[in-house]
Amino acid sequence: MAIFSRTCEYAIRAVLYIAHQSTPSQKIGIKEIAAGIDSPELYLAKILQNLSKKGIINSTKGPHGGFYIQEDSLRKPLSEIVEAIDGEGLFRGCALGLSQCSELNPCPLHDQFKSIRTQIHQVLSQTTIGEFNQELVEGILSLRK
Amino acid sequence: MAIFSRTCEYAIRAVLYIAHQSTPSQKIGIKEIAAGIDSPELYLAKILQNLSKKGIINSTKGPHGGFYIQEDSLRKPLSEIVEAIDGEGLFRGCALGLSQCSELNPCPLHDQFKSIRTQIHQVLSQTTIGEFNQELVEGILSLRK
DNA sequence: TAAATAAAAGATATTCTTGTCCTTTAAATA
DNA sequence: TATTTAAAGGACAAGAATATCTTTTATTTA
Ligand code: FES
Ligand code: FES
Repeated sequence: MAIFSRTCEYAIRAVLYIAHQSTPSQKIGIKEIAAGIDSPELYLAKILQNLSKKGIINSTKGPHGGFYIQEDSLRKPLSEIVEAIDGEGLFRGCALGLSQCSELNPCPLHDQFKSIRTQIHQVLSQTTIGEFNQELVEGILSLRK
Repeated sequence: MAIFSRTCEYAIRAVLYIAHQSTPSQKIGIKEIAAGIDSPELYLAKILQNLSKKGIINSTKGPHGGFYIQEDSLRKPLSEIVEAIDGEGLFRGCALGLSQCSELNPCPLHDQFKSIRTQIHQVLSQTTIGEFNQELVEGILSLRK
């Protein structure tokens, strides 16, 4: 088990890739994105469709069409992507799968995981989609396997 | 997505239940465990078989048989259960699914997730199977949905 | 030793996730 | 306006996780 579902991993990598590789006037096609992040092209297409419907990224059809991301979306937190795909289980669910995580009926791991989940949520909600562009350009960070 | 797989959630709950409900001389049957933690009986049987093979819990067949846990296993950390079922992905894998998490080829989330994973690992390796027995007896903590 | 009990083991079923294929729709351009 | 391009949409396929069913093995007890 990883932290995120595979789908969510692809989604985050793709969104970061789009953020640093394209602009509204220089869109990027699914083929190039899939190659750029090492993911199955047709599956990624479905994922981006979903993110596009939810307004996290944008797309246009036809020649010179493709995916891009609006200026102001660059300031959105990564938590939006995670919630769109994996839901809020990582932030709010009980670590041991009890139907609800609460102080009234806490599981044995409640206290310690409360702080872990808070930390995960903080990291993801404080980290924006656009903030890695420079490091990605410089090759300090990677999105490829 | 939750932190652990569903299988792993059942496993942890079951092991904690066995730890506080049985002794080597007072074993507990699969039916009672499954009822005690709200899990599908026959699926849980498979999971406990697996944990039994790996020495985390013990079992005996026949009348008055069932599952139990050795005195010294109570001091084992929960991380053993998690590693037995979900593997070490939660502790060592890359948050974005890159084939290896490393300082040489870090993904954008590397630094922040390194510390999150360390914290998860610490919690699970410092928390022992037996340490909740008293609170479970007193009903302060719960293993049921 | 035979019968009863309870877990182990193996086979099968169901559901969810991941991945692919094929057709349709929207946009650009010739 | 016809053609080309690229994403959207719907259907399907493969694989993995979860769940159930049946038979076998080990242990106890009558
Ligand atoms: S009740 Fe399990 S983490 Fe809160
Ligand atoms: S490389 Fe992704 S978490 Fe380390």
